[in-house]
Amino acid sequence: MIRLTPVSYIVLGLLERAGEATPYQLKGMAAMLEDLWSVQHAQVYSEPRRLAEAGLVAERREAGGRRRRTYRLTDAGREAFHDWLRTPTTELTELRDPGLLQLCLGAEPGPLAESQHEAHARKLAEYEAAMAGAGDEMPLGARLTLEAGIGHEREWLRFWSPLRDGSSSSDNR
Amino acid sequence: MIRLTPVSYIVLGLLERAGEATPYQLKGMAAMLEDLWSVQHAQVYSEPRRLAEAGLVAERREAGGRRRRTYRLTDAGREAFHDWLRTPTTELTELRDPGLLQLCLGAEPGPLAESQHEAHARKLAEYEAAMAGAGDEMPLGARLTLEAGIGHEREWLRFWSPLRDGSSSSDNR
DNA sequence: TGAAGCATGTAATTTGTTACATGATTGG
DNA sequence: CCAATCATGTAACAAATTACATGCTTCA
Repeated sequence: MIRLTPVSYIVLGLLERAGEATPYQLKGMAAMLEDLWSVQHAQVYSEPRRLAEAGLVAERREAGGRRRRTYRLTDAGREAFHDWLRTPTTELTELRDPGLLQLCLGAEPGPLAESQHEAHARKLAEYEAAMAGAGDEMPLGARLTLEAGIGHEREWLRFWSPLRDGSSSSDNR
Repeated sequence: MIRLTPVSYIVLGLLERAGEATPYQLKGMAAMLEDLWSVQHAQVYSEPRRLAEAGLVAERREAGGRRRRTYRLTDAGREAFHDWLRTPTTELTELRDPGLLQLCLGAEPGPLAESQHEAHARKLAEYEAAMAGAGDEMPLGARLTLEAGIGHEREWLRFWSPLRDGSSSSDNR
């Protein structure tokens, strides 16, 4: 049996929602996840194939023209996906933050904090705009995820803010 | 010229501190980074070799016995490392959090929040113990990094806490 | 002295990324 | 009708993970 990775579950999950989709369509749907777990262009082509070999998705190929491949879940695939969904992970992720790595390896805090603060502020604004623009049609999971993202960006700002040059110790936050 | 990855800079940075080291010793030093950016056993063997080919580290090999390889920075290596340190990144990392992925793809929030809350509480306790046990000998960068970790764990608790089953909306935090 | 475990390394496999290539569509 | 861009896919490459293999110590 093949090993199912997060990318596998992303593909399975997207296919469940869509009913069926071509790799290109999957790519479009995966855009939603790009800040959380991005999926590479080439991966939306290779991963469904792997899943097809394992019998978790079914592949249908156009007869003529561009011979597009279209995928949909099999029963086994749906089951594998729901098994995963039903089993809460206790796994934590590493931070793997490039800025923090520089800090840890000895970079000057000041300039680094400047750059990082700005980048995180930009990202926060993006998330907040997304949240504001979201009507009630956004599924619960997606909204909560967005809230998590916003919370983390705020945390990053709390962290970097007082480290910036010219930031007095009293003006944190 | 080869491409320098975060792992490359970790190796360069550790070698700068240590003066020189065998892969095994590098592995030991890298333990410090395991929550931030873990480095695989096999990588501390392969990466210094790559760096040696590029002239950024020098390799010396024991004549007899186990023929251990020992590495130290060259001037070019030290320079490459400091160039990187001096150039604050604006790059942000993706969250890539497995629990959040499950949530986003439709998992029941309750049980997931339970698991994640517990895991993050454990990690937070670990960080706090490390902070408490740290004397003044801990370098600034390392201490700040640890503080960032603590901040993020607290943020995760804030996030998951109210989603747990049996958690009323008023008892968040 | 021999079993456990630490130290050291390579190989195989899997994953992820970048680059390349070309077919369809559409708006100017 | 042709240039841009969208859509579709493969191939080559690089990186990371897992598995394997074995030499040295040490202490029961």
